[in-house]
Amino acid sequence: MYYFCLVKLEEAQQKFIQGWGQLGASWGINRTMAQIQAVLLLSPKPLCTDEIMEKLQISRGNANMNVRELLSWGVVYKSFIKGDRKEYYYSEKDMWELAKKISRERKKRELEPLVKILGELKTIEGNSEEVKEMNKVVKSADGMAKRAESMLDLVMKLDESMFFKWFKKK
Amino acid sequence: MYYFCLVKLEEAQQKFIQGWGQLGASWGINRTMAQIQAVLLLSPKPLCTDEIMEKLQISRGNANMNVRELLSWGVVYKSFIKGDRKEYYYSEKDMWELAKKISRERKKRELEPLVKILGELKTIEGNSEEVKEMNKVVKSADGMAKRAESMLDLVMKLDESMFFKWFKKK
DNA sequence: TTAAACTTTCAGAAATAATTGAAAGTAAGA
DNA sequence: TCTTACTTTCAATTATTTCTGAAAGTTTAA
Repeated sequence: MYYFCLVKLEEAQQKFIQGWGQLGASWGINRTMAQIQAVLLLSPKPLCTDEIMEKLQISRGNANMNVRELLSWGVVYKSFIKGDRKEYYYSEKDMWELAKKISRERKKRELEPLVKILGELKTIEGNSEEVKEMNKVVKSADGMAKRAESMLDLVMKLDESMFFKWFKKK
Repeated sequence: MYYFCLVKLEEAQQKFIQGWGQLGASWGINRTMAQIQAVLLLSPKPLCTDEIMEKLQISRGNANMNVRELLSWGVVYKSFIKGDRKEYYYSEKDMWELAKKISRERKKRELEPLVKILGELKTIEGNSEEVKEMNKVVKSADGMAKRAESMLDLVMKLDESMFFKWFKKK
């Protein structure tokens, strides 16, 4: 019976890790990076590089690179254990916090560059249909992007509980 | 002077197409697909496959495949011109409509599979730390995903004007 | 029918992204 | 200082995704 439960857990963990990785991959996040995050989410205690390598069967370089990326996104933290020189890593476990951090990071890395370009494009001179269309599209894309940005900013400022309250009313 | 404006337009279009393609690429959408969408957004009239191939310097197969994908996302439409056998394509130009359609499609394609997995994982039996952690994570991920889904549903049901109204107040 | 005009498919080629692993870098403690 | 235990880097390799173009498929009209 004990053995049975162990197998079940392993299986479930594996499913979760794969699913999370797949989600990441289809959103343009390195699959391994998402999988490491999943492994850390599932671990009750911080893990070191070797444990991550072992869990996911990946190389040291790969593990290191992706852990570093997760740290830079602010969704994984370092932890030290007394009398041990290794670095241990653990994940942000609050899903709301996680969602906020990921949104913030992606906005910064991907939305802002487009807004910058749109800003540079401002208004082209001319009377052709194409110029008119260009100006129209740039203007409305810019509006949309800015709106999306502001919405993100706003939602991120809301506390989870506030969000709940607002949301329940609807 | 006329020439100068033409150059400016070409340049601006190119910048927009590249930026839009980049945004798509970093969000896990085929870069060419996003670029075709950009070309159609900028065009005051529907374009045929050959015109798209020409604009982006891509092969027929590539153009066809990606136009098809855009059609399946519902963000590009077909158009026919009398006395012409070619199919012409034009983009949804309402950015709000575009955002809604893309969100809906992505939700269906990527968020739902994870929710399905999370549902299957429901509650694992056992008392170890790992089992507890697993159950906690699955539960909160499921809650988050469902909340994101509902939020999307809600926002999509709101009319743009309503959204504006709500948003201005904040 | 047949032919011309156009669209779709798909195996192989090309481009891009991710991964490895060994060597170089760093820092703590003896 | 030197050694050891660990982390980081990066050129080369491998895997994945995207693209091409020619052939096959489809539709229209004479």
